Amino acid sequence: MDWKAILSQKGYRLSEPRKRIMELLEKAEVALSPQQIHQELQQKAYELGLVSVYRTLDLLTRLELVSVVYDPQLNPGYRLSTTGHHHHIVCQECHKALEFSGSDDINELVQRVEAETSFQVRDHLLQLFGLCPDCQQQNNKGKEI
Amino acid sequence: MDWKAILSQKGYRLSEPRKRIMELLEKAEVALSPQQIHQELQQKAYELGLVSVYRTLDLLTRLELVSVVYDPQLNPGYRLSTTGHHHHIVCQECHKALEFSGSDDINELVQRVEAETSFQVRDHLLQLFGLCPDCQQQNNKGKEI
DNA sequence: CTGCTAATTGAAAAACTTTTTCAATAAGGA
DNA sequence: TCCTTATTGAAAAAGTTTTTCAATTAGCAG
Repeated sequence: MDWKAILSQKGYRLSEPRKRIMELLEKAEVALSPQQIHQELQQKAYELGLVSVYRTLDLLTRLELVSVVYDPQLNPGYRLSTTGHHHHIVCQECHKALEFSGSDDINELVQRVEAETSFQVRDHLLQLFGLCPDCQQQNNKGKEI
Repeated sequence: MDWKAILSQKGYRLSEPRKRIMELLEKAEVALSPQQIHQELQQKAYELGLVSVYRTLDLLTRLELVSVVYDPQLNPGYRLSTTGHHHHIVCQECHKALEFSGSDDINELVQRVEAETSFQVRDHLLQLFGLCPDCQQQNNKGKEI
């Protein structure tokens, strides 16, 4: 089910602002801040109040159509999400953000921490940071010169 | 080496605001926001400008004496840190935050994601959320009645 | 112990971000 | 095509963080 169907099914309208923002997020490889979204739409000659950007992102996040991704300085941004539960790996240079699957992999960690701390774990926040293939190459070029 | 020695050694002064904030953080079991720190010091009859709270937290964070911990709503707060690299598990009810060791445990995950995505992983953001022992008990009491 | 100097703080303002409010607009069913 | 109500726009409020610069103070020198 695509996002338009999800919105409709839940009784939300397919308004122009929502279409524009989803369209933008679908093309973006990096997480975008509300301001960036506002500006990029402006550049495409679509004037949308910043307030509406906030409201729309809030809705899309609640519907889990987009997810919050932190940049290397830990500023939050918004990225289209495909799967339900997901984590991201973010490039420290170009901020490109990719989803990766597998919360399975931290099960072992979760169990150890539960045993150690007596906490009952119910959720987690996980992001990886590093260099994307393109930026690894850029860095090597610099060194060779 | 304790925090006073670290500050001195790096040429920073042991000012009253720094002492007060560290003292507060040393007693706190939850991560505190700048506003909370400001208010709690006020209640102890120590008037400290909010600006100074920000500045001090910034310094302490750079020195890795405190670390940023997100509450369940992902609002950032500050918590005293003991080890160098560390993660936290946070109670979704009372916000109690505990450090846990072991970035080793995500090595396997990191390697898999590196293989999958061709990113080179250099850092990560990891927090667990759940219920602390006390709040687990509180919840059970509720159910029994 | 006293004075000096640079680091640090305070206060005000600026810059930014996010939320609230309410009237105007527009999506989508009748 | 009309109506109803969700949605948006605009302004303002609320809240957070940063900047600036003069006043203060920690810690060293004497």
